[in-house]
Amino acid sequence: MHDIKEIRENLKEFSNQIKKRNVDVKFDEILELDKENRSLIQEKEKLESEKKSISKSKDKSLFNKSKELTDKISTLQTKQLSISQKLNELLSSIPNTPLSNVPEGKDESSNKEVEKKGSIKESEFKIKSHYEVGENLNMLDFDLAAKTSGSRFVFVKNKLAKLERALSNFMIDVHTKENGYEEISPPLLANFDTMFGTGQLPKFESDQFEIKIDDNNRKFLIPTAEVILTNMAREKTIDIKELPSRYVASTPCFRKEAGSYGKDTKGMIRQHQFYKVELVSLVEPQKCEEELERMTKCASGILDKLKLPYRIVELCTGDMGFSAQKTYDIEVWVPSEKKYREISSCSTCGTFQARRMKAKYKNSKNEKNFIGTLNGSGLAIGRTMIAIMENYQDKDGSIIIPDVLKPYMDNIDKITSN
RNA sequence: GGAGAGAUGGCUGAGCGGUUGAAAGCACCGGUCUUGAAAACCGGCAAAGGGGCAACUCUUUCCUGGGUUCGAAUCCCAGUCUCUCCGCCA
Repeated sequence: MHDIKEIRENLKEFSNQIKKRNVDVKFDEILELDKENRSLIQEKEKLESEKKSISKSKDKSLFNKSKELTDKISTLQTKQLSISQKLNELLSSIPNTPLSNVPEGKDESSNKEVEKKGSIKESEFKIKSHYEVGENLNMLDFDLAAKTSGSRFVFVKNKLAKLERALSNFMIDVHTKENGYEEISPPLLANFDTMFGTGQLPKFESDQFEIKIDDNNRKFLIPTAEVILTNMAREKTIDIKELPSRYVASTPCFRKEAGSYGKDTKGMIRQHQFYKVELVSLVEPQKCEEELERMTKCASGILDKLKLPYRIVELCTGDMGFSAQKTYDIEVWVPSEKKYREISSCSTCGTFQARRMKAKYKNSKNEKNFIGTLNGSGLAIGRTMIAIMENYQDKDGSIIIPDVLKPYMDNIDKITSN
């Protein structure tokens, strides 16, 4: 959420920044509504002030006048409210402005690779896709999931199910013990305000699964733990001593994936439900970029430990998510596709989400300011499984267990079909 | 599911129709004292929005939404959430 004052005062600069994001914003309409809104407020306040003084005077002869004022005020109020609502709708659909050092571009073709790590091994046999391997092992069952639930779901069975759990535990252990994150087991349903706070609503409602409790009680399945973890700070003033706050949670995530029909239909890449370990940091706003570097390291560190080849990509202005100011994607090597696929996305949102959530902190001078919020996957479990099933694939179709996971897998070396 | 109690500033907590934007305490900030710190003492300290170059000023806000009244934190109605007791239950 942006400050209307800033837009009003620095329109040119602001609209230039927004333009970089490849979106069209009706600034004329916004300014017009803002003007109208303010003039209605002035009119209303004048009458309110008059009414107040009558009531203070306790002069009975003026009481009738005061009644009339009440009516006039309520008419003005209704009008003003509807205008400010419209204004807010427009404002809340404007994405965050990119930081000045973010590469400009329309789409992913302008993203910038900033780091490449791990070696891609030439295999002496043909690497099978993760779903072939999984189905051959009888440990991934897409058909069964289609029957019980529909498309884009999967049954993970046996040792692969254990691997999924192992990954979750391994990642949480690293983030809590080595990276200073606090483990949280959060609710998986979020209300409207919470979804608004991180920017999923109102603009991206069609991506969300909604649980209808009754007509005025809407809940949503979280699309990522970012939503619920970041909102821990909602409508709060945090003591500066508590910053930075760093949280990690491993949760299922639910996404409709509307608009991605025909994309990644095969396998586990794009599911309606998947596990993800999520990192969230709450920091002083000026420390956002520093924290983003740190967070990206924490996330990519997992891939280092798993010895999986990856690269880090800095997203360009046109490819970033709605709330982000700057984003690094971490992409893991997927041998069967012979390309890198996103396994983590780390973003700083600056004060954009904090404004929507009214999340503040008090600095050492006793001034209240909006906090900075960051989120990143550390990592997506399903996609990490894919990476392991392919990069650690043996020629007989078994899967070698990465060393760091062995303690979490009863010290077995391999997942085989028997 | 049944019966009660409650929701007030960063926190605790008073107020229960008319300078109450709200006592008090804690926290926090500034100062005095001190070699430094602590303690003590003095002072400051809600938010959002509008107008003004500014000093400043106006409006709104005591969970949310309605209502009563010239006037509501205070009274009435509805809702949300929290707590206690009983029942049920993973």
